[in-house]
Amino acid sequence: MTQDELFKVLVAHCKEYGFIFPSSEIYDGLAAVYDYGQMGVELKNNIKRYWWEAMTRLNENVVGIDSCVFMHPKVWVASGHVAAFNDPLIDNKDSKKRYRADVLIEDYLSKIEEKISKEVAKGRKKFGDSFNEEEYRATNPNVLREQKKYDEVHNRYVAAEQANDLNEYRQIILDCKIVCPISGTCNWTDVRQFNLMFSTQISNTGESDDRIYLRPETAQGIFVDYLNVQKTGHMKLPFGIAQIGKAFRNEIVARQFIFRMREFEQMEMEFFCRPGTEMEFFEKWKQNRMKWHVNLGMGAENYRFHDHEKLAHYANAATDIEFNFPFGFKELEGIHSRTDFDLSNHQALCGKKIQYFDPEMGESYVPYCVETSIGVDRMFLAVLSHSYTVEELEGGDSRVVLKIPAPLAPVKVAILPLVKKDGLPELSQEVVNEIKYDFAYQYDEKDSIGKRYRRQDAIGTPFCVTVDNESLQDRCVTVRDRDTMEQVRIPIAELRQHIDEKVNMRGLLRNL
RNA sequence: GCGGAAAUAGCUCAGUUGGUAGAGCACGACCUUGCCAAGGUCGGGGUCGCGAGUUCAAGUCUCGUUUUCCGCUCCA
Repeated sequence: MTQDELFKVLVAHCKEYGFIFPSSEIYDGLAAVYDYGQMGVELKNNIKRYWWEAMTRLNENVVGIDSCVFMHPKVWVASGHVAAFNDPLIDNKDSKKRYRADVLIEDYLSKIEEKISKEVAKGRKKFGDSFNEEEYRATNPNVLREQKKYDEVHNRYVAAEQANDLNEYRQIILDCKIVCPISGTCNWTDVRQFNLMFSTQISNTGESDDRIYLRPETAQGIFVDYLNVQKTGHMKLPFGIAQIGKAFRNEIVARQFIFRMREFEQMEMEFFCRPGTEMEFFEKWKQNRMKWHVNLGMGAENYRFHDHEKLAHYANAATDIEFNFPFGFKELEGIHSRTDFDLSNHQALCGKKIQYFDPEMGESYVPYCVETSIGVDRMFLAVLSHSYTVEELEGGDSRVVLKIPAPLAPVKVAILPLVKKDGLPELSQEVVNEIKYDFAYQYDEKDSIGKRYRRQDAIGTPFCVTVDNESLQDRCVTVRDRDTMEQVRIPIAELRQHIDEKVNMRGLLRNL
């Protein structure tokens, strides 16, 4: 099976076994929106729990919050999202290539600048020491002509940018005969604006613009609550604030199943520290986060760091943890050193002092910040795509088994009476009562035992417990292991402990 | 958003030059078997993605539209 086929089969498997459904499927679905089904929600919750407990319980100085999707509109001005999440885009109809209209014009302008510099360089060569650049620029006809052209376009461009006039962008491109570098033609579509933030409005505010955004990241909720947490929690630097929550981005193209969705869930932690110490913590969290991943046992070779060379405007260091998805190594988690960009901007815009008094330094400052940010849905996809296994069995048979790390498995144990009579269902019910307060379980008495094993394999249940006629006498049951298919006979009284050893999250956390 | 391909039962798919819709698996009931998906009998389920058009007649031809997949593009 190729990786591409594997991906398709995985998507089908997700739907068939209740992990993930297309949203609103009875109405033909909604692009790039998916729902988690009865199995999916369990797996997803377990992933979130593993992260939450690793963050907030294993790190004394990390606490959690849960902030709202709705936030004051100024939050997104301070964060830079209002300015940076608006790209005017234009397509060339011949090459089918898409460009940012503003970048096309800017490239054009810098080409003119280049021409002018070349002319000036010519003059410098010609006149040597007696060269007066200012005078040359003011008199040379070639320079004057180019400069005039530059000024005209530049003025129009700036005006269009300020007025947010998309038609004017296009007109500039047409007037300047800016062509597509691929097709070489000037056959452009209209300029369209894609705001990556969704917006809605809050009624009855009395404001003329009552528009508010759905958050495109959860991090800002942490920054705006920083002061409250620091003060009420008596937090001393360095410390971190963790949060799990939904975020929304109106992606131009949202594809690859749940890898890029319009509504998605993030697990973010912002770690605040003294300026100058951020690289130390950046390194620390890089290692910490990688350990969290590898600890799941899905193979260290399937993860790698990808350091950013080109940094976002707020960062002074950034790396991704990439996972080997069926469609290649792709970003799973980002670790960014965000400096004091966010807190400083909020401080400037809200007018309140967001600072920390450092008793050792004897001064106040805006803390620096290291962020770890992982997509829950991507993590889900990583676990699922790695777990999906097709095994050849003796006799030419095969089975599909999800080898999900046991503590994350949606169902921990299945209780299966060998036959649906002779009091076995009744005894099975006793077994259910024995374990149901500790583990997610399924009871199944339909079809042959082999079929039921396969069904449990397909959803990744680590243990199947069968109750047979002997059980009525010796009060023992057979426990079958998902991965090895081996069976052991144990007393019902010891069942809970036997299962617990392998499936509890405690063990996973203890290894960190 | 552009280009290409696809859409028929819960799933995988047949369906001829246009002539009233099929299989396997799955599902429900009963019987049978009982440790790795395969027994028997009976049964339920589809306005063929949606909307127009051509035609005596459209799953099939034409146009539009929605969704999905692939490529481009974008990705804080």
